[in-house]
Amino acid sequence: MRDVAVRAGVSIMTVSRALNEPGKVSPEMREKVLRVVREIGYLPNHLAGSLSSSRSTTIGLIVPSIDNSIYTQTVKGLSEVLKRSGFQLMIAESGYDPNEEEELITIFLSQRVSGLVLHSTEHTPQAAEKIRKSGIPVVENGNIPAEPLDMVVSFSNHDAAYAMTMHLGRLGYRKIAFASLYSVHNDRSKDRLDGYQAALRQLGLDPDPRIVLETERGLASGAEVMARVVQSVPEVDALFCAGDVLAVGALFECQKRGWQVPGRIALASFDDVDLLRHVSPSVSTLRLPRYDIGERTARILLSRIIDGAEHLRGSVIDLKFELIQREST
Amino acid sequence: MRDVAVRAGVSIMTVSRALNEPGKVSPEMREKVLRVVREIGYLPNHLAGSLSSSRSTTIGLIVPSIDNSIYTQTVKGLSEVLKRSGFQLMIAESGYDPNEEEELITIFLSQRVSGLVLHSTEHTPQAAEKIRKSGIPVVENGNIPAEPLDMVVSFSNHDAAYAMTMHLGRLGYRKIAFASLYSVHNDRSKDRLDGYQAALRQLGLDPDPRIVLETERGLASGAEVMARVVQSVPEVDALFCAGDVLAVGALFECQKRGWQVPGRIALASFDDVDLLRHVSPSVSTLRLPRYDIGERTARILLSRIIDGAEHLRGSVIDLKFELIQREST
DNA sequence: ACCGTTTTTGGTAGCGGTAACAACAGAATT
DNA sequence: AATTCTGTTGTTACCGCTACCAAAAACGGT
Repeated sequence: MRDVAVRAGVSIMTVSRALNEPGKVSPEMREKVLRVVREIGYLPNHLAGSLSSSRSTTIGLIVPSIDNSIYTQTVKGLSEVLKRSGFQLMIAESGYDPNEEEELITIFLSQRVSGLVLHSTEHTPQAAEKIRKSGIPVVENGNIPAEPLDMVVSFSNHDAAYAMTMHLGRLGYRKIAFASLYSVHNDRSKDRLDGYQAALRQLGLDPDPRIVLETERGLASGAEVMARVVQSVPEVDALFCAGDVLAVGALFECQKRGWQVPGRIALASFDDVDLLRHVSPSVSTLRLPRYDIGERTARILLSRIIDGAEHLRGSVIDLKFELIQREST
Repeated sequence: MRDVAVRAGVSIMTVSRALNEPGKVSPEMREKVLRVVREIGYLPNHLAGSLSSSRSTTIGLIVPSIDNSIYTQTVKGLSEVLKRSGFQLMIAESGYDPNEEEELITIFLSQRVSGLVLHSTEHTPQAAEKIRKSGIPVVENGNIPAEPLDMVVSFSNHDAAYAMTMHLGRLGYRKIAFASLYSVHNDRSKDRLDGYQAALRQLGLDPDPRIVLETERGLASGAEVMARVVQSVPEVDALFCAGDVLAVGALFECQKRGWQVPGRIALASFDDVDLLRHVSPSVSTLRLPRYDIGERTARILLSRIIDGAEHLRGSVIDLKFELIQREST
């Protein structure tokens, strides 16, 4: 930048202003500076700028696992909005481990991110304390927690699972099995289970621990769950797969075994993967606002950072989900 | 940091060293400093550190589109290796547009990333020039380009498409259709097409433009391509879907129409999505080393950055792919 | 005890920008 | 014509850390 200043015969401040506050510099000066900038291919050092102004244009995002299709839409929404305002996204994965998450938060704070997005809503007390102390805005967006750190943009896992279970109940299914991902350190799974159980109570159905299962992600798990539940508890008439691609695996298993869906057993899923619409029978599911969550998260974060909209502190935005009834139920 | 120094009764340099080069400080001093650090919850300012040392721990990654399942494995590989060395990942998407990519490169260089990973291998001349000038190591990893910018870690799209087409030919298929994603600004698609055509020549089969199609991503596109090609050119006996999830859509279409696979038409895919193994019939495909690409990319980048391994400049690492024969061919 | 060597600690000058204020025009006001 | 105002440019002091070199302390051998 000094080079530019010298070659343009102006002060360093004028260069800085020509680049960052063009309005505060006369058109001739601006032109002169910008010409030199292009000539020597000068690239501003954003690090120095951030240090000096104590403002950064980096947002930190922590997801449990990057290779999970459900996050990609959210990341896309985030990324697109942030890019428009010149913000960058730093992404890290916590592996569903709050201690790992805390460490990543520490690193991000060290990098002086100007905002933080956390998918998980389970944090160590130290993590919460560090964030509070740093004063930067945070959005949690995997669930709606009882005690948010700051802002929340999400749908309610509890309500969604409740809605789908009620739907199955109303359709006349009486022995509704439930499969989710492991709920250790995964409050989304916990809330889905709670929602399912609340709906059973509402429907006057007896809970049966034999048909409530936890498993890992993947098609194979879904297949395995379906086989297990039908064989161990033959009177089961519906399976609600509240987890990543489990439903597709479960459906394949039925096709393989020749179990009619929904004749022998109904099948419902949690996330609206494109696939569920195209398989046969098409699978009833919940359309969750994954992209919108990213978009709204970015917007509210930017309001706080750029406009200093302090009144948004603690906002909880509950985005709607949609129940999609298809052939499988 | 000054606060820490004062409260510990040592110089600022000692604090800096206790934190970053613990070996160069006596155990007592180190302990004293670290205690104060914990007491007041001091968080080093990584920005200032990077500026001062002109070393950063940030790697920039540019992918065409974040919401594409094929990248997630690569990102995971990258992320896991980088994390172990304390490096952060900044991710941005170019939307398959080289100009957009150039802009992102500029931003990343401004942020003083210490390395760059580009999925695309098509760049504007200005982008190439900026990268060259910056002197930072770069890895391209979506394809093996004729003229790499610097290092390459990838498989060869050409060779993979060639291998699969040859495989179909050897199995006796004679009218092999080919579907890929649009090849404008997508050299991966172009190379796949080239590989397909090279194989046809090798097999002594006549190319037929009516059965070479380009489409967009998605199940629906795959279904549409399958329907179109079978109806317009009934003598077609195989379809090679060299693009994201097209094959699954194509298979569903066959199931819906009652076309036997591979009886009526054989089906081959390009990427080993988990799904392809579980559908019926299971689909032949190419297993591409997506995760390994990320891992190797990170490793080679770190060698350059940390160890200054200049002899690696320009390395081209061609990772193997694997052809998986299943029921559909 | 002495001197050269090694280890540990401290002082200072940046890294490349921005904030805050000072200085100086020319325009507007009285 | 003197005064105030407004808009543009320049000066200086940091932002929080590390590199580099100097100083002090500890060590080892004679």
